[in-house]
Amino acid sequence: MKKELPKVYEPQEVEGRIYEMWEKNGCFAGHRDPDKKPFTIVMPPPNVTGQLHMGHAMDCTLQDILIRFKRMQGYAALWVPGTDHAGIATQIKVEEELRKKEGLSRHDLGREKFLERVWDWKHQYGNRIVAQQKKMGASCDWDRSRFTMDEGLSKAVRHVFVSLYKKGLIYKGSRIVNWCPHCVTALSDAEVEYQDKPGHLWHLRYPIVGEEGRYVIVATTRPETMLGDTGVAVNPNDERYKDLIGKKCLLPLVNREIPIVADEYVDMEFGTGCVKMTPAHDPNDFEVGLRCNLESIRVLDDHGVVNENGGKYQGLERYEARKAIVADLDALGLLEKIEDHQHNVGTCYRCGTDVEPIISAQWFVKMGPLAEEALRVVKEGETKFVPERFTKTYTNWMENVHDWCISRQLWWGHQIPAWTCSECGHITVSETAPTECEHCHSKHITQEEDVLDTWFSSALWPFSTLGWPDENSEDFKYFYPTDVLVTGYDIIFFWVARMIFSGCAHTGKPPFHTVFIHGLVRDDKGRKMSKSLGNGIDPLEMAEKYGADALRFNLITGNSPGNDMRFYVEKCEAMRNFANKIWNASRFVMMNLTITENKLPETLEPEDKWILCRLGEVINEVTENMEAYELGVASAKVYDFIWSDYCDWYIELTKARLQGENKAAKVQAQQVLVYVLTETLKLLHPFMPFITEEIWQALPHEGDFLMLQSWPKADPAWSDVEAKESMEAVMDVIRAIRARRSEMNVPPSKKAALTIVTNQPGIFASGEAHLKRLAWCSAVTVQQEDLTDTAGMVCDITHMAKLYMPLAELVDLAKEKARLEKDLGKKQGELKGLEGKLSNPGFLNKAPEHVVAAEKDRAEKLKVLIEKIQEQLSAMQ
RNA sequence: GGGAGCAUAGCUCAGCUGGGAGAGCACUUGCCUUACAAGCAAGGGGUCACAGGUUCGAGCCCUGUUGUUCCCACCA
Repeated sequence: MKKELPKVYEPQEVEGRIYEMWEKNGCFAGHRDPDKKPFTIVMPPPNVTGQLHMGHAMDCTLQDILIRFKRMQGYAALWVPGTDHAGIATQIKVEEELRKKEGLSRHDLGREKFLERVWDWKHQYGNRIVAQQKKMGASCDWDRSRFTMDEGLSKAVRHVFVSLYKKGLIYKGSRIVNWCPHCVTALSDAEVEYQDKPGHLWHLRYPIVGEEGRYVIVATTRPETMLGDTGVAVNPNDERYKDLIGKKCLLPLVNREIPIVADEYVDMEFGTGCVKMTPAHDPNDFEVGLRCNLESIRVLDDHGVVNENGGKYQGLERYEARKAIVADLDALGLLEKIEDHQHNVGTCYRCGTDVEPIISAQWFVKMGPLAEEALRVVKEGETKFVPERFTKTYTNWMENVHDWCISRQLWWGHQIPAWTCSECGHITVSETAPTECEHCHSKHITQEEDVLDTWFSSALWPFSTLGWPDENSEDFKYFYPTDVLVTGYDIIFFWVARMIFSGCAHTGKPPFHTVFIHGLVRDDKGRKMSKSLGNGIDPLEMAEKYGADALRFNLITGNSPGNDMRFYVEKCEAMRNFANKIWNASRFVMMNLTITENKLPETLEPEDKWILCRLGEVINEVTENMEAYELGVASAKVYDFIWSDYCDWYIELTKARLQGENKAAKVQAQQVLVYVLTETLKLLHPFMPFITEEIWQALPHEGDFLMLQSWPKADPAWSDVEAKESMEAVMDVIRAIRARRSEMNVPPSKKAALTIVTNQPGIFASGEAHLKRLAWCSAVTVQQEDLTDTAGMVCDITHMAKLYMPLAELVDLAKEKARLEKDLGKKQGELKGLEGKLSNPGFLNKAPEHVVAAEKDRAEKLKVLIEKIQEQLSAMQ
């Protein structure tokens, strides 16, 4: 295959084949190995309804990088994939399809038949996203893939429900809940999205009973709820209304007499200081109602339509009712005024419908005791957030958390394992279906119709996927607690927080030690990618066009944890170019490959020492960055090393040997080339798994797969700072000559003899071949300090040497002189600043020694340089 | 009302524990130098939002200001 490698890298041809090879050979499997430490990641389960979007692609890539890195580091790495049944989202989708295709509602089918349809749907489309994750290169253990409604996971759900119920941490109660009239179900607080919307504040007059012509004026943003008013509240300290407390007013349109009560809740400053109380449709009013013994009258049904308590308005949709009521009040002269009012409207996170607070009997998780431990583990650092600032987001939420409404009026999900006795009313809660009421032993028991919040089962994901609640599950014992959880900041409340308290409560341990938070992928204008905007970019399309490696690299490089990023197609192109660069570098290495063993030679040339020194540095830095979750920095460093150090310099520096006559030197160069390339491929592998594996397979190697190789370690012997610096001096000379020639437009065909005058001739002794090749020198002479005949010879200066080349006939001397003068001025200014610093006793006394030494060294070099430039200038006179 | 992030080259963004301002794209110039024109070489371009402070030294730490984005919160 060596010589037939195409000039351009074709990811389309490579990626599928490589993935198949890994999968067939069981490379992804997480094995329990008593000799290894486990490293576990559970994947945030995407919705079964889902298609892979850019956010998933990034999430998936981050996890894959971590797991591949840890696998190479020798951990027993396990990445558990799976999907979430996504209660509301999936049910809505299937219902829509049913309506479109067959004109039926779920009620037409009935619960059982409908659920069959959802399962059909799941079987048909549920694995779509898995194929897409594979395309991205995800190295999950697919055999352990789980679904939140698998039997094992459902068992965990029932187990947890029963356990919490028995501890008194789950209860059923009539509370104000967030109700979505479109989805026709209760929602948890987290499932409500607040939007600032322009609205109105309607000021209504409620006549006082028995005091002709006297009114209280109440202000409301939702006038239709007045049908359910059962009181008016004022602040007990409000002098304006003290005399009204205890009196009654007449609720207009309904003609109900309602009490005027006092409650601290009322803000005297806002509106009129009188608040209408609708305990059945407002959480605050509900609380006041409890304190002041107000009746609750529900006036809206589950669909947001006025019910039988709404008198003549019955049957009107809530916003139609609002119009009618305002019009009628106006006609009665009871509408004081209408003000414009910006307010925060809760909307359903799934369908966007305005949420209606409604009193309803629902199941709740009592959060207080659970939150306590969940706060402790984070405060004491047992679980850490990366970046750290999300700790605050988490603790703020957890400290103020309300009880969690977990019942949903849906069919798709885990049906609540509670049975109500129709004879004694007792509720029997059980993991397995009971045959009788545990209280009165009646057989007339019926199971709750409602299902549990989707997030109730996701909360158990880190352990339910590992065999829990079977405490003896080998996987659970070995892999739990997991290590890192990777997810976006948008689901910290939905999911992360709930996993933490669930893990603590049920397994006694926090489910992971690190939460690695990433941002959102936005479009090139910084907007969220969304279907409605039509600005989404399909990751699969990008992967197909530029390669999954390029897409992955794009999503990681130059991004920092927790921050959003904008997606640029151009950047994909750049990363594709990088892949191609590696491809071609490898092609070069393989072109004339005569060695079959991958090991370093006994002796090394200066450029070999230099590249190995750099390799060691890069290995150490990249490893550190990876361990600190600075993946974007790590990948950028690998990129730079490959492109700048390895390709632009090292490969070019080896050409002198490779194209020369000395066979031993040829082999020596090949050995270092192959060795450094191999180690670099390992560093790059977590980021670009496909291309690195493909190249590695073609290089001399031991072992079967790059992805199962050990992570590189820097050999301390490589750290040869002296060798590195002298090589860099040669490189400086090359750069300097190139710059002069380029500025003067000297074509490469015009070669010139170079004379280097230096006090360290040893450094340049070995540079001859490189200078000839890379700086177009016809001959190189190295001389000790004193050179006399320099007139008319111009080139450049580095701190270690003066360079002389007879470019006079090609170079505009006046221009060169001007350039040198400008340069001199710049360097003199720099030196002046530096000398000021070095004569500052504060700096000398307080700065660390190595810093002072470095600055002194810099000043010395500058001085030499300036001196040489001055000499140069005088030689030009 | 509370909390957080961001402000660095024309654009998009890196910059780890304070010590010589970086990358990609774009731009200018010259090169088809036998791995790569998806390339090579050279180059232009920044008062690191503003004002103070700490420090021998601040893009980085502290305070404040401005602009901007986001999250949370039961003011009808």
